[in-house]
Formats: sequence, structure tokens, C-alpha cells
Amino acid sequence: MARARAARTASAKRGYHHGDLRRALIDTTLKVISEEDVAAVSLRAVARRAGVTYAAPYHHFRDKNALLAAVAVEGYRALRHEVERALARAPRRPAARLQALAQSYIRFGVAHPAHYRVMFRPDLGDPAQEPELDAAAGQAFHGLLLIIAELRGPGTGAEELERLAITAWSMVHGLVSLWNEGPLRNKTARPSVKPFADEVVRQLERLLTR
Amino acid sequence: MARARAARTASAKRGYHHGDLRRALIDTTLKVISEEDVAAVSLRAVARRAGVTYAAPYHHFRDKNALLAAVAVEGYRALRHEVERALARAPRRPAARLQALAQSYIRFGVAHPAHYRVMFRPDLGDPAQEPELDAAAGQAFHGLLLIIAELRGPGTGAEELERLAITAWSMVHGLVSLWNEGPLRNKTARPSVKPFADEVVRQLERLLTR
DNA sequence: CTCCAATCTTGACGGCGCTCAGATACCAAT
DNA sequence: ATTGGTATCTGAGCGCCGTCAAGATTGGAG
Repeated sequence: MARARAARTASAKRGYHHGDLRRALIDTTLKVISEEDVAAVSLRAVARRAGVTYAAPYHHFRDKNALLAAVAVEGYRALRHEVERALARAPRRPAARLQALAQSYIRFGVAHPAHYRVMFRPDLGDPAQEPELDAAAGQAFHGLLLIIAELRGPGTGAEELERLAITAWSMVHGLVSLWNEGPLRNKTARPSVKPFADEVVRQLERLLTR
Repeated sequence: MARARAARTASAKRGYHHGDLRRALIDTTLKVISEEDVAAVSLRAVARRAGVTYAAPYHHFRDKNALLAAVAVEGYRALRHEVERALARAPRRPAARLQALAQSYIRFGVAHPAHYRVMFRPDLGDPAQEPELDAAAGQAFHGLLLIIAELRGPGTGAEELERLAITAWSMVHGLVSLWNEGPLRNKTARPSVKPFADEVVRQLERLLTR
């Protein structure tokens, strides 16, 4: 029972039943996205590479968008994990914590462009169509709000906090987006985001100094 | 001759020859993008709505990407026009000019999400595959560089200028992108970008104060 | 051991991007 | 004014896609 299930899960596509096709489909999708492009993801190709026929995925995902949404949700989880790790090992100094937050965010976005692009629905369907995705994005923003509030200390209004958080998010997301989508890479001839990330972080610190 | 051509161009799809199908295809594409989504653009549907058969577009665009690239190029032109107009009527004060630049950029991006999304190649093919697009993006960045340099005055190194310009671009692009793609809209319950745009501009002004 | 529900397959439909051979209409040279 | 060349448009066709419905297969609960 548990043994057989575990074995099948490990060796994947053994018999008629796959074991954990849902997991395999998400992984394969990610692989396709990194190797080619998010636009190159076809349900049929993913199913093929996962060792099942084209209709099998429909027993695990409502449609293609649902698959991509699941990938995005996982991306948010990974991002959060990464950021929390960076914050955990950062010094307690507020400036250092902000720096760790921003740097880890940018690093994640640049290191995993495939995941990152899917997270920010390039062309996914309705907004709140995927509640899980919406929740994941909401958590991410809420976490950012908390950290900004912590860094700013008490005595900052909720509205101002929101404005600051959004400005901060815009800066890091903008940099990642511009870098990943090409406009920057082609125009700067610089091989690394590092200097730009540093500059963004430097400017970000001014957000805290009122 | 000239008369007949003008008449045909004006009334569009008259006879066997269309008159200016290229123009009509770009316009129709834009319409489809605004009404639905950039992912909903199909060469066949665009051709249908333009009153020709599905193979006709291939006499004006290499493939579907080329069509979208043409739309993107036009978007860059429109953006530049908008920004220049704002700069022309802005006071000479450096801070006011920066404010005009940022505000007009954000306004354009939020007012024309369809155009804006295509500009930043959501899933277009190779980067420099479309030289015109590349050139348009390059011009936009170069213009930004010039203005930052002008605002900052002499005595600023080229590298620092580049870092500042990229940081500024990241801020406005990040805000537009977050706002248009959804994450913000759903999480803030605020109906307008205005307060966030203002905050971004406010922070942007700190870029100049060394 | 039996039966049920979950899982996977097969077949089919319409739409897509793209190509190619042929029809049509404009332009210019005569 | 006729004619020939060229750009433009049509139509059939290929392989791929997303999605659905009906049937085969399987593992597990009773």
C-alpha cells in the first residue's frame, strides 16, 4: 500500500495509473518553460513528455490555465521561501533587513525567469479565476507590508505604508521584469544585474528615511 | 490614380486589393488586444475582421510575431509622442520636468495596457529578431538617459547615469506592470493609480538629489 | 472477492499558424 | 489602348493545438 505507492511515485510512469501525475505535470511544465518559453507550453507536449496521452491532464487540471496557475502558485511559494531564508540570516539592522529582502527578491526573479514570468500572468485568463494564485500573491504583498511596517517603526499610517510597499515592489519587480524581458540586457551591454540591483537597493533605503 | 488610391484607402476593403491592408491589420490587432487579450490575437481572426482571408497577412508580415512587433513599434512611437508633449508643456524646473516625464509615462502605460503589454514582449520570439522594435526600445531608453543627464547636470559619470536611468525606468515600469497585470488592483481595493504614481514620482525626485 | 470511483486512453471537433499553387488586379512600358 | 510583369489575395492542405465525450483499466473500500 504505502510501499507500492511510494515506489510508483518514485519511478513515475509505471503502469496504467501514473502515481502522481499532477506533480509530474507541474515539473514537466516548468522544464518546458525554462528550456523554451512560456508560450511554448502546450498541454499535449507536456502530457507527452510526462508519458501520458493528451487527455490525461484534464483529470488533474480544469484546463491549461489551471496548470499554469499551479506553476505560478509554486513560484510564489519558492519566492517566499527564498526571501524568508535571506531575512533569517540577515542582521537585525533595519537597513540590512531591507537589503536582504530586496536582494533576495531580485535574485530569485533573475535566477528563475520562467517561474517569475508565469507568476505575473503573462496572458492567463480571469484575475480571481484562480483563488489559490490570488491568495499566494496576496500573501506575498502582505508579507512585504509587514516588513516595511517593521522597518519603518510605529507611527506610520496604513495608507502611507501601502504606498511605500507598492513603490518598493514596483522597483524590484520593474528591475526584474525589464532585465528578464530583454529591453535592458540589449541596451546596457552589462552582463550582470548586480550593479543595477545594488543601485535599486540603495534608493530603496531612502524609502525608510522619512 | 492618386484619386482612386486615396478613395480606396479611405473606404478600405473595396475590391480584390485592399488598399492598405498592413495598416488595417495593425489597427485590427490593437482592437482585438484591447477588447480581449494579447493571447487572444490570432492571425486568422485578425484577417477575418479585416475582411480578407487568412493567408493575406503573410504578404505584409513575415509571421504572427512580426505583426505584434509592428504593433509594439507603434506603441513606442505613441509613448514617445506622449512624453515629449508632456515635457514640452512642463516648466523648466528640473524637478517639474522629471515629474512630467514619469507621470506621462505611467499615464500612458495605464491608459493603453494593450499597447504597453505588447511593447514588453510578453512572449515574442527572439530578441533582436525584430530590428525595428529593438531600435524603438533603444531610442526610448536613450531619451530617458538624456533627460536624467540634463536633470542631474554635469559631473555625473556615464555609469552612474546608466544606473540612475535604469532605476528610474524600473520604478515607473514596475508600477505600470504591477497595476496592469493585476496583482495590485486586487490587493489594494483602490480604484486609481494616482496615489501610487504620486508616491513613485516623489521617490523618483530623490534620484536627483545626490 | 466484488464493485466503485478515480484514472487513463481513444476518437473526434473546430481553430490555429504556416505554405504553396493559382487567380486577380494594379502599374508601367510600349 | 494593349500588354506584360508584379504585387496582392484566395483556396486547399498540413500538422499542431485545446477541449470534450465515451470507453477501457486499475487500485482500494467494503
